[in-house]
Amino acid sequence: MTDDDPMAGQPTPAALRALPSRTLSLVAMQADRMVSEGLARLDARKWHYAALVALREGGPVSQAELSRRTGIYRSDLVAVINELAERGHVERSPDPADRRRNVVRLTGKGREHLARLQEVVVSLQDELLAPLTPAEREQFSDFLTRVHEHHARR
Amino acid sequence: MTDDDPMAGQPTPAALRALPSRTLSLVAMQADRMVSEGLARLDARKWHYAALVALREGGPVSQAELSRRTGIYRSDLVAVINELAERGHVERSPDPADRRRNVVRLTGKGREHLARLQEVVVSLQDELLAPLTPAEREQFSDFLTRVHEHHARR
DNA sequence: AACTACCGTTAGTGTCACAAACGTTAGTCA
DNA sequence: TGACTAACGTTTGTGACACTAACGGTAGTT
Repeated sequence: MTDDDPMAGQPTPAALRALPSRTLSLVAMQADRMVSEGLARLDARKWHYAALVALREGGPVSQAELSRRTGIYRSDLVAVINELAERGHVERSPDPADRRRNVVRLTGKGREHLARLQEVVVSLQDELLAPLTPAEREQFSDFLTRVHEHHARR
Repeated sequence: MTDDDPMAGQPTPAALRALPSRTLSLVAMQADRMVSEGLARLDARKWHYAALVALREGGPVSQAELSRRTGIYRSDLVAVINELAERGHVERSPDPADRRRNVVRLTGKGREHLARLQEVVVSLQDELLAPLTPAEREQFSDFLTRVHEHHARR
């Protein structure tokens, strides 16, 4: 074994003119990694969190509706719901009122689980934004939201 | 053909508490898509652009060095250089001074191509940050850079 | 001469956003 | 009633990406 180099050092030095789009995706990668690792420690993934939150805020819904609320494609949602159901965090049952639909609902266990996840995720936001002052964090979030909404047109 | 729904409408409604990490990755996705589409129109991909810029700023270098400067893994860089060489934007030749290395250099054609790419990419930055004032854009970039550098520790 | 370390390259991993199609079920309207 | 359209959950597949591991070759150091 001689070649081990895990690409040491930071992956992105000066060379490229720091385009916002580039820095942005770099930072997003860092954030994604932090969150994913944090959730993985609790045997969860990003989509689990997103789905659970959406269920808590919106009550029991069909999978299609859940898909719209979370932005998870309905094809991918299948696996997410499977995993959450396996762990007993969610229940999937046919909707008697519309037999095309499944109703997905949060279980008590799921609610507790979500509380733990949320704790982790929220504290990771702090870690992520550590170099910014509270006022700056607010501004930063505001910028992000405005940019996002601007391009989420239609 | 009856089921066609490309997930119409924006992918992310209110339901989830707008965590910065989430909005961030959403916006990064939008930005990535914009840039990728813009470059695709010129038969290029993100990595092509990154490599070309690094070559222009840093002169002819080995692939390993290019990998370090761009953050492209040296395993993936092989294909990028292949593609750029096919198109005549770059030349790859063995380094007589160190026979482990290849020297990669920008061609005249590559330089012209890069100029066109840059035009597109730069104007897309404007489009991306459209909802922000010039002062806000500066701040936004500053925030991103600070956060990025903070987590690119070591 | 032995050892370590770097080089370019190939191959493969897992994840992600996304598309396409299928069988099923509902709603609408002739 | 029957034909048509559309929404549902699901399966399967794709292309891009970040990343790992290992290879044979070469260089530098001891």
